[in-house]
Amino acid sequence: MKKLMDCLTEELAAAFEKAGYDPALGKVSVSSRPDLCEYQCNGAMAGAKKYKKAPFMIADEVAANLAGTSVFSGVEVVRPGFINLNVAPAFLASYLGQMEEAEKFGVEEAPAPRTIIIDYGGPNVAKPLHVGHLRSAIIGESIKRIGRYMGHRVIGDVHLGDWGLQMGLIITELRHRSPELVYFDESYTGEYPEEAPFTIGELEEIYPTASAKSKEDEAYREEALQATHELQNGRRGYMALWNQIMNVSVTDLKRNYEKLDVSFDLWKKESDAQPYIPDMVQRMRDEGYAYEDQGALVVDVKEESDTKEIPPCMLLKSDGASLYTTTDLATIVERMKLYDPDEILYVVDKRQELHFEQVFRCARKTGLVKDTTGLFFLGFGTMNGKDGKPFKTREGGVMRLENLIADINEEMFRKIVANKSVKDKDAEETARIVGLSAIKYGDLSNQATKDYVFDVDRFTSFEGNTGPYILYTIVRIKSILTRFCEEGGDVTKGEIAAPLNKSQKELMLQLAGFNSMVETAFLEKAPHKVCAYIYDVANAFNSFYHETKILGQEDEQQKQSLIRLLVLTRGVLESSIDLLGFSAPDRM
RNA sequence: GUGUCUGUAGCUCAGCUGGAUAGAGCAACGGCCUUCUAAGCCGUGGGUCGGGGGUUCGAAUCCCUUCAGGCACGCCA
Repeated sequence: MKKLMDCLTEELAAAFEKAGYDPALGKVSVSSRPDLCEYQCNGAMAGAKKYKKAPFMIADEVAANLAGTSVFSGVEVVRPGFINLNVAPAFLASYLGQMEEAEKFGVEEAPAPRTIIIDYGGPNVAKPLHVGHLRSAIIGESIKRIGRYMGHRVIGDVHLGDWGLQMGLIITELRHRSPELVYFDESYTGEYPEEAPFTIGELEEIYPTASAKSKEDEAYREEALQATHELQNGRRGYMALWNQIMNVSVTDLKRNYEKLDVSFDLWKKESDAQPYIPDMVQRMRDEGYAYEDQGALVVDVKEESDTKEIPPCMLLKSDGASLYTTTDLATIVERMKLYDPDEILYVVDKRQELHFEQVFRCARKTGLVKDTTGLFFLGFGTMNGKDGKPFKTREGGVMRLENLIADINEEMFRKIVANKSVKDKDAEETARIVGLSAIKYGDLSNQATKDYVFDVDRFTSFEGNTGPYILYTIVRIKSILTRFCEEGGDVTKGEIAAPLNKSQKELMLQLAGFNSMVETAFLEKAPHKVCAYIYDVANAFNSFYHETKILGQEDEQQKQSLIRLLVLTRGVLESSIDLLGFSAPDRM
């Protein structure tokens, strides 16, 4: 369905052309002066130089050509050469009517759907999810949903970190603790036990301990490196142990992502890419891309346009072991082979930008991807505490994601119970839903690339630009519709009529912008634009709600029209929050 | 050091493909509930858009410069 803005622009473009000017000047935008008009066109000023004519003269001619239009109810030329526009109420009503009929409220699916792999999550096995994993999960999930809404084939991959030194560290620490385990007996040829020799809790303690030791004890670190190498070479006992670590860890990770309503299509991991490494490296050698430098095998990725020195991409360390760059490249090989994506998008901490720049260049240079394959990096900023420094627990430790969620839910529960509008048995579930909206909306309403302050009090507040406020608005709408139905009303009857008042028109204009917003949010990979839109719609609705009697409306046809408008508003809002990855309760 | 990002109201943030008087929320202050959820609505006060140049009819937005802060810069991931 054509975007409202495009409908308006077409009118203006035709008017410019009819007056003998470039139709491209007819671009319409939302008014920067809502007190004066709803939309504006600045084309007359832009064209003044080209046509050597005063802007207001051009504007006058254009305005004259719009005299008979049914699209606008007001066209006014102001001072330097602004063309101020108001949309005709009847036109707006019919536009919303089409929106109701259309699939996805008028969002047009991509004519040529693309296969897009989104790499988000990136947790390491054996390590609990902490606040650092929150952004990737939330942002990636949202972009996945927006992409799908646009009709693309989006594949979410968690891309577990299961293959680096961390595994060697865990194995080493386990060996120190329980050297008698069969996993460490190289002469053992039998089956390994089914049950893991540790719990998730123990695993989570083992890794940090080992990591700390390796930083102080050189011999310990050597041992871990050796274990990593042996694991990578397929030592039986280590492989078995690795399998155990994976099972225990993945079960726990899935449970935690579920709490966030974040789901992945693929639970691929770094180790899956390992089989692709030897051939890939060999080919890079054979084709002359890779060469030895200071004992390591590297590929140059410098480009002439660089403003700084880009270090070469390292494939193999001087000891012959692969490293994360190698794995990321091999993962690209694997993805191309298995899924042949048109795009791969990495939603990763922005501090890794240089690394991915190197990987992308190397992949392109050595032909791992097609010329047309898009490789994109969406780097997100750090989640800080109120003090502006990286978010920590009160004690100064790393905040586990699980605890953060629990804290928020508890706070939400307290507020909901205090408000007493929900029966106690529902309060817990409602707290969970509202709490999730607080976390996700709080995060997503900021630009992804920037650092932001995670303020529990602010995010869980029901006032202002917060998730709970949005949900409250939706709940209000639902509540009216429920009552309407209880009174025997039929929400499918009637049609949206021209607005009764200004606040209703404002709401209608906001709703009409849905398709345009989704398109922009996808194009710019910008969930915060969805948030801004939702907030505008919610505000518009609340103003409208305040001054318009709905159920008390005497004119039956008008009442039915308002009900239709509410249904549409609810639909648009619920679709929008779904794009962000959360939902609304029925009551709160 | 090099590169890169950021700097907008007391606080947290939008706006950045140049347009009219720079917007929200929180905090402060003042109104509005016998009426569809007041977790709401309406209003008031609060800004040399870090500083300085430049381009332009017009700059928070583009260019240069400068200050302050974050981050990254080959054998960890």
